[in-house]
Amino acid sequence: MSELRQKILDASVELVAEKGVRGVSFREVARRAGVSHQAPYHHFGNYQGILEAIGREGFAGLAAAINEASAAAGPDAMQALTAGGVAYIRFARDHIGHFRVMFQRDLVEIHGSDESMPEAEEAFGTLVRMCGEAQAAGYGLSLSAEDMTLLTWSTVHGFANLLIEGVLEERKFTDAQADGLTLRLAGALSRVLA
Amino acid sequence: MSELRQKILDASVELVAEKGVRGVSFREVARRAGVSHQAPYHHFGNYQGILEAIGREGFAGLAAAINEASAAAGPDAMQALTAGGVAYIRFARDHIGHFRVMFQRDLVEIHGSDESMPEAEEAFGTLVRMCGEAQAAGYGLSLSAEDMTLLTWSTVHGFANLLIEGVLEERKFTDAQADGLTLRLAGALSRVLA
DNA sequence: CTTCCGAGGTAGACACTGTCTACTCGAACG
DNA sequence: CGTTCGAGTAGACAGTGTCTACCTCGGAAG
Repeated sequence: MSELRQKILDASVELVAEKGVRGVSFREVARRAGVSHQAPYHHFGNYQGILEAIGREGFAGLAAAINEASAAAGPDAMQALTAGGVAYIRFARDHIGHFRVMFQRDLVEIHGSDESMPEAEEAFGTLVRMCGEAQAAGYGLSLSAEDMTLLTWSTVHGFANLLIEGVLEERKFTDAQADGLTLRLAGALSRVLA
Repeated sequence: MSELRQKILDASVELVAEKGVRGVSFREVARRAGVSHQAPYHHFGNYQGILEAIGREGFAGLAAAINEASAAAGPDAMQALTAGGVAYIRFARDHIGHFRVMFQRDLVEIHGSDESMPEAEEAFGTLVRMCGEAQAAGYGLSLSAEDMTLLTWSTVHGFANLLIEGVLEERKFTDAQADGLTLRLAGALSRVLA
């Protein structure tokens, strides 16, 4: 992994977080990395290549964050699921640049016609597994396994979106406020599934 | 409301749905509408203006769809809420072009520093009201009113996002399959809140 | 009737973008 | 030594958003 490649990637993610996807310019990225306007092209092929690389890096990070959080939560399946959900939302908040790119099919093809993205599959697989284990522990028994997964995933993903796009409130959240909201939501979901 | 203005708006929405936000070009829109490359500029001021107009139109349509569906659902508050949620998701699926633009803060400012967008406030307000009424009817009593709203909104919004961005499945959904999933999700949520 | 003006439209020019092609340079390797 | 190849540079091209300047025409003002 070339050093310049990572530098370009970092600059791109930073730009997405700052100005949104539209604000990312191949040449601006090159300028920030202090190279010619063709250097990024050499590493990523084209614009789409940069976005895809951001997507891969993002999904790998998301999978790691979920796994780590749920592992640290201890043996209780519902606590592990909650921790995973909180990690999902926190990842979105801490990596807006990645998150914005990851879930837009016109930017990144998760289930591409040629081949799917394994980083994404891993993140999603972990989520499915955690839901299954929570259900084996007696939660959400009124639902089918698939519906339980769909319900929790949608909730977590939707909240992450509403949060980072600033839909929920006029004023911006401080990190502490967002954490509070996240925990309240996780609490609500787990209470409702109990 | 000029006729050309609406024509330009329609062409833009169509382009977003086809190629994503990145695929929309001021000049391509003008070409599709059969006018000079400066005609759209005259109506919308700048690129941002078109996106904002799409956002307004979208939120107005969303509010109308939710209201209509919940009104048609009859007196039961939970059925009304379910109908509203289904309408939310169906709107996203039927108006991908609008929906993609509406919830990206770098494209449309819902809570702008100058003034907020009343169409969005109306849609959100309806959602909040429906949740309140469902709770008054005895659903989700283990939650605070705000948490109940947050939970259902996040779920519906997240599912809509996952659905239209094609995250959920390798194969694309037919409309009938998507409807089935939507109803299953609504059922799961209402069962879990009962 | 003339004059003015503003809404709605046009064309041209500018800097900027993504991408194509062609070039350089140094290291690896036979 | 010659060759190849990865990594980088520079120049050119069409396409983009936007600025400025023009045209046109229906009314209102005088």
